Amino acid sequence: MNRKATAQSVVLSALREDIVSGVLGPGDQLVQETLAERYGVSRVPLREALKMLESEGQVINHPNRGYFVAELSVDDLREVYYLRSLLEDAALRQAIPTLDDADIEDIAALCDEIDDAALAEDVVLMAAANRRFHFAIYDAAGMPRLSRLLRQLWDATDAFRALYYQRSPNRERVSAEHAQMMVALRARDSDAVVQLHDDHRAHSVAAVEDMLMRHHNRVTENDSTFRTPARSSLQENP
Amino acid sequence: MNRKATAQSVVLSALREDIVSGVLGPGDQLVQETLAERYGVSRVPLREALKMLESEGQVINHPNRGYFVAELSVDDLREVYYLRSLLEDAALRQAIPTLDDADIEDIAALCDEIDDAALAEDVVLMAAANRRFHFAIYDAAGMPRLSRLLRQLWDATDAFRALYYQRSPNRERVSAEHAQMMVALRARDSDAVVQLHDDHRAHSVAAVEDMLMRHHNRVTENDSTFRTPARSSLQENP
DNA sequence: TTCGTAATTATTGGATACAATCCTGCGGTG
DNA sequence: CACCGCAGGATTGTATCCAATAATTACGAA
Repeated sequence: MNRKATAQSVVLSALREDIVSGVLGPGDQLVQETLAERYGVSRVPLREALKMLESEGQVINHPNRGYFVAELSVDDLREVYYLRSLLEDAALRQAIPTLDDADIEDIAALCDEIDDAALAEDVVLMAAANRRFHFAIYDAAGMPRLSRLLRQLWDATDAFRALYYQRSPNRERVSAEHAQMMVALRARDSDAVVQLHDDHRAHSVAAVEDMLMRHHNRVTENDSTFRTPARSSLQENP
Repeated sequence: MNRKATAQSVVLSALREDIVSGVLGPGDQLVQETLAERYGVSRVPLREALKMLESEGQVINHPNRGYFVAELSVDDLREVYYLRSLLEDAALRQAIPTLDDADIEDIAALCDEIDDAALAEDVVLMAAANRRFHFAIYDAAGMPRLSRLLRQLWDATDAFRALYYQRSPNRERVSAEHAQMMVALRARDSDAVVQLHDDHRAHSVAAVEDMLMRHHNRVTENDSTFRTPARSSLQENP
């Protein structure tokens, strides 16, 4: 008997879902009344969910003006991937020696799930499976805070990952690279896994960067009417 | 003319302050009504501030039971410092080559502030100055997300840093180590700075670990009456 | 027109009121 | 005496209402 989840957490999941799936695109304003109605709750739990997304950097709040889905600059993107490389390498090297055969097979199963989703061309499912696959390895490092930081970094680019998976060449490359990683993983060859993983990430960042450009062009060409007031006042301390 | 800050942000700062200064100790329950009254606001903005602290890991929420100041296990502590070592080394190596003479003198000034606070035996001020000093360097790396992650990691142990500075030998060692770092920094010797910084951190983790033990003893000896319900049900997914 | 300025409206921020949940302690029962 | 079950009170979660702020429009003078 599952005890009832709070509205905040339901809304939080829903918001995350809508951001990764692109329903809420980067730069969009999040009007509280509208969203509250859509999710069938009042504004209070919605705002609490937004606060969590804000402190994760998924969403930006301009006091008295509202919440906006965070935009990613190219610099931001590169920074995120750089930080990921630092932390993911550490996670892999910590995790791999601890994996037993059963663990590896579990991971392999997750890998298959990705391929299935890729074949079915279900982008959202593929993104989710991909995440489970990678985090199954990271989490095995047994460092919960590390996992948490990595989740934040992944979240930051989720909005674009959905677009990324929409192109079939990307999907195919991802599957191939995962297969290679599984080979190295079965051999417990940490160096090889880290190397492949770095390459995998490098391909990813290149593709997402491309997506980012397209997005920026899109928003500046079409509706130049009304946009998020450029990320300027990030700090304002005494 | 500063435009009026929102209640949430005021409360957020106040909560942070009360956590670092030890007014709210690890494991304490945060009763909403009580805190709201103390800060002179209603529960709504208070809860929003708590949500932010929650997603930073400063505070833990048990649905329908309340918010508690996060406890740190020794494993947590070690993990935090390990992650700091990864990220801070990267920040330093990125930052140091970019610093010009004026930057260095600014940092030196911050270093002096710490010493002043140490002499005055003002623990809270010292902790604050120490933070400014270190983050002046990290921030110079020009990677806002990196700075943000580091802030989170520092926050996680803030509750104990206050205790740490209360012992005068700790204060003196900190000052001495900072002086050494400044010498290496003036010489633009990145390797030396990183090395000294690592040592500095190692001393700190040892001392904070000691504080942590004392804290755990204190809470288990004295009031074993009513404590945070041991971090157990962290996940409970369908 | 164009600029500045005042009313209007939409949206957010905060406070209060109500509902749901959980802890506590009491009394009954085996 | 241990063990349930069940009020009663305390605390959290949510909805509704009101106040404050900012965007927008309308208007008038240079």
